[in-house]
Formats: sequence, structure tokens, C-alpha cells
Amino acid sequence: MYDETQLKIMDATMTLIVDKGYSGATTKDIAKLAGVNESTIFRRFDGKKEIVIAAMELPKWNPGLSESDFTYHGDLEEDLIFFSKIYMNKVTPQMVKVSIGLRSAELQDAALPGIMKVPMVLKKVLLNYFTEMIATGKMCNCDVESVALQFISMNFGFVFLDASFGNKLVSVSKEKYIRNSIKVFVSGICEK
Amino acid sequence: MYDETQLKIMDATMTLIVDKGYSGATTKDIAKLAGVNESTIFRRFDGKKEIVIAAMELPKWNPGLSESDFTYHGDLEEDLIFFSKIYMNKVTPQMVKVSIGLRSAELQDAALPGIMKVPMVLKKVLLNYFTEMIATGKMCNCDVESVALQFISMNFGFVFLDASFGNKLVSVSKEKYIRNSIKVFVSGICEK
DNA sequence: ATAGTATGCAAGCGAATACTTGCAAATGGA
DNA sequence: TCCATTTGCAAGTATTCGCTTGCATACTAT
Repeated sequence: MYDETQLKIMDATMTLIVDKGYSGATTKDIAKLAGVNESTIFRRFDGKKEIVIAAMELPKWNPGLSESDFTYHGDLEEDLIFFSKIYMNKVTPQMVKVSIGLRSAELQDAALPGIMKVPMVLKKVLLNYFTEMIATGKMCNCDVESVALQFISMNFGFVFLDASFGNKLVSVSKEKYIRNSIKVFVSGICEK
Repeated sequence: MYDETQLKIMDATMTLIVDKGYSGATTKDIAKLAGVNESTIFRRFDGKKEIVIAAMELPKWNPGLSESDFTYHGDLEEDLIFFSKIYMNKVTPQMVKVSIGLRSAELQDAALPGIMKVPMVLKKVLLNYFTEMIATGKMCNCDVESVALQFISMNFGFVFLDASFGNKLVSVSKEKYIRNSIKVFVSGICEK
């Protein structure tokens, strides 16, 4: 699909967007980081915007979460820990920074659908899962919309805070956070 | 402190940053939105950057959360609902958009401390609060760092998702979310 | 009335941006 | 060996950016 030159350009572009944003990532910087002449960039891509659009199709720069990633067996704590791990393995701080770096007016329309896909998939999975768990009596009959949103917030919030402030705010490891937060969460949605 | 002209310029600047980001908010646009000539902007401020720095000191563009805002009486559910309401009343979707719009390399050093202040204050308050509640036996003896981070994530995550995706993802009202999520959370950190 | 200040207006500055082009060198397949 | 493709290099383009300046006008306080 893409040759080495194109991959180097895409990687450099996204790397720069991560810490300088879309407008801050100039084509001169991209060329320098990719080890390529600036003119090559425009010979291989139609423009700066198109580099990003192409890169976002690559697994390296796309969380690529799908509903089928979220399998479960019926044990609330075990399943939700698994969901969290899946989520956080794909939605890394780097991914969060990418999606923030892309919030530029010029790109928004092209990038927003891809960014929005991840939470939408997770929400759909969670709605199904919680509805099923309630039906089988494994958790209390509460508002699945709220509970799903709470779970998404718990996980997304952690990743975002970690990506933004790092250990100045987040002094707990990902694994420990998942374990503890899920424990509280599960205990809260189960009738004892 | 500031006259009407300066306030109009600051408001226009921040309004544009909210939906176009720092680099996307040009001084021409700012002048137009403020109903002021572009040259006036530079007669009243030292530069574009300085407008933002000044505006961020204004209550209108600054959450201005302090530890003393978070009062409590010892009832977990009541207190935490109050904390959430305080937080979400100050950290509005608009505030979130501002802080995202400011993630530009040129401004980062000037804006990051102000953005980081809010979660830091909340974390400190929560650590104190949970430690006290554990000491008085009102909640189980769990890792306060994790629990505090979970609470912050629950609240920040909701506001962020709401600000970013609106009702395409968030189909629950703020009030309902607070009520339900806190209920689950409190039930999870209390031994029954 | 006078003087000082704030603003609008128009023109423009230097720098940076995304993007282009012509040419020469290198590469690789036939 | 020949031909086609790709790249580096250097010089450019047009546009936009933040920012400046000179001058005329309006307002305001004394």
C-alpha cells in the first residue's frame, strides 16, 4: 500500500502533531524529521491534510477498536477489567494527544468521525453488556445509559489526565487504577 | 482594571479560541468579532499571547476553583454530589474547550499551570476528604489515590465527552449523571 | 477653548506558511 | 546499456500571519 518514504512522512507528521498540534506541525519540520526533502512530501501526497487522513487509516495511528474486541464470560469484575485493559491498550496517551492535536478547524470535519468512533463503539458494547447482566440478575437494575457513561468516563478520564499531566497528577499505575476502580465500580452496581 | 475595549477584545479572543484553537484565532477575526479595528488590539495589548494571558485571569474564562469551595458535612453521598456539582458548575464544556484550544506550543508554558490547577485542587481536597472518611469509619479502607483519581475521572470525563461529542454520545443530563454515578461510586466505597 | 487620549482607517512590513518547479543525481528493472 | 521512476536541491510562488505606523477624527477633562 505505502512505501517506506510515505510511511516515514506519515510517521513524522503524526509525531509532530502529537506535541505541536496540526498547525504547529510545519511541512519543513515534517521533512526534517522524516529525513526527506520537503518537495518529496508534496510529490507523494496531495497536501498536508491528506497525509493526516492517510495516516489515520494506519493501525499505528488509529485505535481501531471494534465491538468484537470486547468479549466476555459473565463475571462482572473479570469482564470489566478486561474491557478496561482492551480500551487502555488501544487508546494510549499518544492516541489521546493525536486526537487533541487534530482539533483544528481545517481538519475537524475529516478527523472527528474517526475520533468519535472509539467511544461510540465502547458505549454500544457496554449498553448491550449491562442490559444482559441486568436481565440475568448479575447486577442491580439501574440506568444503563448512566452506568455506561460512567464506565467510559472512568477510563477515558484516566487516560486523558495521564496524557495531559502525567505523574504530576496521576500517581497510580494503569494496572493498579484499573484494578481498584473496577472493584469500586462493580461493588457499586451489584446488589449485595 | 480593564476598560470596555479591552474586555471586548479578550472576550472575542477566547470565544474564537474555543472553536478554532489558538492558532486558528487570527487577530483579524478577533478584531472583527470584537467590533474593533485590528490596530486597536495591538495598541491595548502587547501581543496576541498577552491577550490570552490577561483573559485567563478573568473569572469568566477561569474556573477559579479553590479548596475552600468544597465544604462537607460527613455524609458521603451528599458530600460527593455537592463536590460534583461544584466541579461541573465551574468546569463547563466551554472551559474544557478553552483549555484544549490553548494546547499550542507557543502558549503551552504560559497556559498549562492555569489549566492544571483545577484537577490538582480537586485531588488535594479528595485526598483529605477520603482519608478523613476512612479514619471515621464511613468508608472502607481502600487506596485513596486510586479512589480520588476515579472520582476526578468520572467527573472530568463526563464534561469532556459532553464538550467534544455532545448528545451524539452523552444522552444523559448532567444532573441525572451526577445522581446515578455518585450512587454507584458511594455504594462501591462503602462496606455494607 | 485647549490639550491629551483613544480609536478608525489604510497601507504596509518582515516572516512564515503550504505548495511548486526545473534540473541533476541516484536507483533499479528490462 | 537504456529507460523510467524517485529523490535531493535550490529557487521560487502566493498567501497569510502578527504586528506597525501615519494621519484624521472623535471624545473628555480641565
